[in-house]
Amino acid sequence: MRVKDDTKISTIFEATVELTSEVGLNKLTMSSIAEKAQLASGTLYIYFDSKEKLLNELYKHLLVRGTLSLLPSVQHLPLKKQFWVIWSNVLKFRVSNSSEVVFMHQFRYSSYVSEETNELDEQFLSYLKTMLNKGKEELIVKNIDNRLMISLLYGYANTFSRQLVKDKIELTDSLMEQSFRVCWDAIKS
Amino acid sequence: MRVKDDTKISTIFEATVELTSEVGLNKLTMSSIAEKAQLASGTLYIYFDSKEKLLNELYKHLLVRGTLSLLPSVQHLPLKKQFWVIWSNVLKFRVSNSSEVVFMHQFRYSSYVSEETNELDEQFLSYLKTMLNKGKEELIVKNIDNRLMISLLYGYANTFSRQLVKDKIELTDSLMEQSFRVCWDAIKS
Amino acid sequence: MRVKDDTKISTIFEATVELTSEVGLNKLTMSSIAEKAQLASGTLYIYFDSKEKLLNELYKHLLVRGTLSLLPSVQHLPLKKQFWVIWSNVLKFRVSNSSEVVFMHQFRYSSYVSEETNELDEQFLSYLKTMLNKGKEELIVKNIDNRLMISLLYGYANTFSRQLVKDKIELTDSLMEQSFRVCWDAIKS
Amino acid sequence: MRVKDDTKISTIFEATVELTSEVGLNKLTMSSIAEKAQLASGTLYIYFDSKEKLLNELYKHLLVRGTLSLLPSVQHLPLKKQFWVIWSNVLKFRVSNSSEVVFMHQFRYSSYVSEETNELDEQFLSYLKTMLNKGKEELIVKNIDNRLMISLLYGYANTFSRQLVKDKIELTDSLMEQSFRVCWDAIKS
DNA sequence: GATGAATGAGATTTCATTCAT
DNA sequence: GATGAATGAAATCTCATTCAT
Repeated sequence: MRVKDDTKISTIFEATVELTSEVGLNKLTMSSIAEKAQLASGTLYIYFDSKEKLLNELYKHLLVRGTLSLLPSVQHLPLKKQFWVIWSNVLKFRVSNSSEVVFMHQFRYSSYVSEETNELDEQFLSYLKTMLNKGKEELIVKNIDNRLMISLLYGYANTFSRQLVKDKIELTDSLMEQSFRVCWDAIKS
Repeated sequence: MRVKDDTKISTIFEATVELTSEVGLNKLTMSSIAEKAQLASGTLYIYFDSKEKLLNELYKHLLVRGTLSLLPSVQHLPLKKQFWVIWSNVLKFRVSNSSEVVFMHQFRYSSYVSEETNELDEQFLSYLKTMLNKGKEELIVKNIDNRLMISLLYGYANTFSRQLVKDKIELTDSLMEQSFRVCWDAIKS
Repeated sequence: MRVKDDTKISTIFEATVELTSEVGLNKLTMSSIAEKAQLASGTLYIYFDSKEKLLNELYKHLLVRGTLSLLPSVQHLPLKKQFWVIWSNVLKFRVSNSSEVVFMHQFRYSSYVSEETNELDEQFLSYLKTMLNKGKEELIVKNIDNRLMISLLYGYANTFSRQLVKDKIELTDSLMEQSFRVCWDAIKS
Repeated sequence: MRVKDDTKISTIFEATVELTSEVGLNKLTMSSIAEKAQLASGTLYIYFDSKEKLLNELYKHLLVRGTLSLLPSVQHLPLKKQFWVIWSNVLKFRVSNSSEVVFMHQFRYSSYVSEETNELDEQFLSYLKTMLNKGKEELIVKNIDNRLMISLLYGYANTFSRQLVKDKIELTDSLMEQSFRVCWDAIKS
């Protein structure tokens, strides 16, 4: 399995993402994915062992592309700057990849999620924790339970970007700054 | 004649909620609900026309019980106090009804949601908007786009309560206060 | 069973007949009959052992009322006159009881028909045969296989009356006479 | 790739026809059709969207095969000859395809019949009307309402062929001629 | 007798997966 | 590898019948 035709995998991923945002994760069938990707349904099984595998692979792919890939490039920056870069990039990614985000959200809370996927999810959180801890040391972040602040950042980004997409609001620089100020006010010391 | 039993609807609702938090909204079948509620599968259809109807009714029921029913009792309070009461109650409700919250979350982003249910959802948001506007007038709330602050409050409450449940953390008074301070800092002027 | 409340049986019969002509014999459910008759579904089972019994009883009832009850009163008449009286009465009955005829027709060729009902059906045919035989003796009826002529009379009456009802044509005296002439021409010697 | 097999539709049609004549249109289930046709039940839905579609397609198929396909070849013949050819062929078809006729009859008066099927049914009737009109012009057919004569021809053919099958009577040339004479006497001028 | 809620077998239909070509 | 017809388990839903009241 795999390394057969990377284009085909992309096609399948795109079809899955589009369909999910159109009809929802329930009602998403392998046949409909195949049809949208202009493939035979059997072909899906050449690239993925099962529906569950396909969805998990897709989720991981999106997670890496939209979030994890961001981290290496910001590690050298000062802390508040790091938050800002991550915040603005996550927001931008989410708004310009809204179908992907719909998929990720619906998938994240479905029972398709495998143990392995769950673990991957922790990586980003763990990075945030490290950042918050450093912030506490530098006395610029509130000295309170990390989980609390992470929930705020995570939930806010999620909900806000979803709303932008739902109401078709353009993500201006001003909106990005305003929204960042709000969450910085929340966690700053 | 056997009398149509009001507790039966509760039994069905409870079974549905429990099952969803156990196996997820996909994999939730009418037969499994019937079995868990110790009813014949046909009986479900006496009380609800279809699976979709059942789920929507349940969601509405939970929404009213967990959020909307709260609003009348706080309207006379000063604004920050209102926020506090709502915040603490929503958190308490969500933590002590974690299965219900799992259901609500999974249902909310499924394609089972009917138009009517969607509208009900707006009621709470609309109340929050009114509160924020009053806060702006009183100069105690930031004069920025409501949607931004609502996303923060909404997303935070969602994510934080989910995390508490997931990690089995007890919701102490101190945790409630800390979490409130964070979000108040975010929106206060 | 029975002799409990004859009004109730009539009500059930009427409801069944109306419903069948509205929605067809398939799609006819015991609950819908009960609803139309403004009874509880359980009540149907006080008067009839099963759906099959109900339908067979109704068919027999209609057969006697619409056809068999006619025969005694014509036996003394001359042959052609007998044919005419039967023809005109059958036609009149069928046109003014079109729902009943729809029921009879759909039921007749369904697999609900019991052995006993089948036998009752033969009674009318057997009377017709006797008439045709007498006609042959009197040399006014073609000397050919009875089954052939019976099919013609039977099928014609059936189809013609159905068409009158379907196209909402009034059954005038002239139409009755014309139609009789046609079938008399067919069988007359 | 397994190739979509044209004979499969025939197999399904045959199974449906046989089953209907065995157990009746009510009691006819998709599973039983599948079993008789030695297919998985899901396979039926590859060829037909629903039970209703299957039955309508089958009816149309039989109608064309048994009646409509006959018409082109007789158009050049003199009128009485046309009647004769149609009569004898319809009779022969119906007797040697008795199961098909049972299906057609039960289906025709069920509520499965779609609007489209209804229209197809009119084609044959409309051809008969044209023939009768020509017959009137040539002064060889009674100058009376067509519907009356059509009912006779149609109802007679139906009923007579059903009786032949039911009583297992062989359709001899003599029987065919006798039966034709009867109906010709009915409509001739 | 009358009611109608409850039952559960069974109907139609869907869909992840397999497999012959 | 690619195809899509075929599979059949399982889902949703229906309905004749029963039975507690």
